[in-house]
Amino acid sequence: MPSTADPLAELHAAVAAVAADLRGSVVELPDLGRPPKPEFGDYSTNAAMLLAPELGSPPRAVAEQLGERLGEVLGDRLERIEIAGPGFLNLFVSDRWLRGSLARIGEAGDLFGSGPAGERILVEFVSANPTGPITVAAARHAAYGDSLCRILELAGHAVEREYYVNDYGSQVRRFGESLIARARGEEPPEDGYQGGYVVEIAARIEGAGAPDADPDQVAARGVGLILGGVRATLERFGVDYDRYFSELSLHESGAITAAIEALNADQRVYPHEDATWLRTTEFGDDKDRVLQRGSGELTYFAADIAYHLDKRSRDHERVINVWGADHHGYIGRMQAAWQALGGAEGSLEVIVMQLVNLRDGGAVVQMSKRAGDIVTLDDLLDDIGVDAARFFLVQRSHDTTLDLDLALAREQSQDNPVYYVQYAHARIASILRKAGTERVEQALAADLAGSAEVPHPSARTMIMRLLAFPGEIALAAERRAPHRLTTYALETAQDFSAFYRDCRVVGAAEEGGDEDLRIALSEHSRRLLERTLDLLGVAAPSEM
RNA sequence: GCCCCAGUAGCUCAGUGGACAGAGCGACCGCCUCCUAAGCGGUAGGCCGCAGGUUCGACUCCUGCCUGGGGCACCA
Repeated sequence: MPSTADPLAELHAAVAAVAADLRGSVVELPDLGRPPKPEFGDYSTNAAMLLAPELGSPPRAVAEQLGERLGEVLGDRLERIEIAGPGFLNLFVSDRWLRGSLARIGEAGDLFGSGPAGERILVEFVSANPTGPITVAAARHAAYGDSLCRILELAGHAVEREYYVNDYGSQVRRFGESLIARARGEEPPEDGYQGGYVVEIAARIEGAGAPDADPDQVAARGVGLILGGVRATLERFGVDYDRYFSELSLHESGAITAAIEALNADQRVYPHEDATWLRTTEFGDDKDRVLQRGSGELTYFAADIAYHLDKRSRDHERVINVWGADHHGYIGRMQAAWQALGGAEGSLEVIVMQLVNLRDGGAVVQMSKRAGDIVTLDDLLDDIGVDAARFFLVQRSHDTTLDLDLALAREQSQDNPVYYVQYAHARIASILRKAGTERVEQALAADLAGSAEVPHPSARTMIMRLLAFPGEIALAAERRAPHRLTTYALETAQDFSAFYRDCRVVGAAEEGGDEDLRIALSEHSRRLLERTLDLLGVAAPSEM
């Protein structure tokens, strides 16, 4: 149950209660949604069709009974109820209910859409290697992860954002060697880092080219410089972390060997051919995995286990890892390790992000690792700006490959969905400016439910769009699907455009309308659009 | 060979059991004495990859197949 005012949820609950009452027991929650056509009413429910098999009566007969009861329960909240098609109940809500609901959106303020107290959740995302700048692929993770966190917070969860820094291991060593080579004016090793940024970083490290340069020290300095850049870029992108967690620190503190010993004490570990193995097959993995190599070196997996043991120790009810598609093969062993560490099955969620293709007009921009071919997040932001980048990168479901058309994103005009939404916000702001602050305050305090306005169909649609906000937040949070909100923002902008076309706001009285109601509707539309955009990390300008 | 993701309008994609499948871009036609035309209205364009199955009802769930992408380390 929602903890704050949510008129639509109350309507939904009433339908569910009447259905359960008729059945005599709890039933599958019936749907209550917007029907495909206006003739089918404002809201429609499949409750009768769900109940029909249970009651052994034809759906339309059940609908008859349900409709009658619903009419009694909802009283003047409904204009009328119709039975249609295979047994849908189509609800036509009263204007009074709509106006009253609009007033309640105002009363709820920023609590409108917020959920009841939920879980304590740790979300780890991006965690790109600190051996190069943030790429466009990682930028998708950043946009997704950060929006997801914002949505989860609004939905009622307590969220912490974390970035795991892989500042240890062979890649860091190769990075150090590449830095030294560049500092000496040489080409990096065959398996080293070729990017031009390596030259710049090398130049900033004192003594990197000296004959006695220590690769580890140079690498550490390099990682530090890269990480500084990464943090600056993410900040520019609007993404803030609660914590950057160092892999190196796990090695230095002995946390990894401690984790292995703990697993060993639980009989999860065994030696084989000089190496130390974790029995991950016990928890559904395809094969057992190495923790410590024959050479004595600890594997990346071992460090990750220590990291997740640390996560477990921090009192979260749920841990979410956002990983790239190329790590999918790693999920089985991590889930197994999680359970070996005592984590409840299902309390670790791994979300796999698919890849990003860049396109410029028609051609796909190739992104190889060769120098200059990498498109960094900074390049992208220089090109299309933060708002377009965040909107486009989060617009598609995380499990589908994303094509980002730079030509479209760059277009600061009519064809660009980001600007379409921002324009709608600016337009509303302009109307409200025209009304004046005092007038807006007055309108917000007016008795909207008692207003005599018969809302235009466009205004009704707009109010119902706003009423859908809490449900959209709950769904986006539940399904870990921030992209749903880009659609919601577009629909809200579209609906407002229709209202704007059909109804004069300032000076509504001239056409027999209620200016208070229309100003209140405009302000609440603007506010929810602003809040939706904020969840996406996109600015809501007052003028364009 | 095995595992994951996808296949919906010319293009990019929404739509995780309900009514005649939607949006943006692209194409075509129209609309500024009026709170922002960065806007609005309309037209054209679909064997929802294929074949079975479950269901009162399937783009949606199940099975098989086809196509594209990603992955199957004592790398990280």
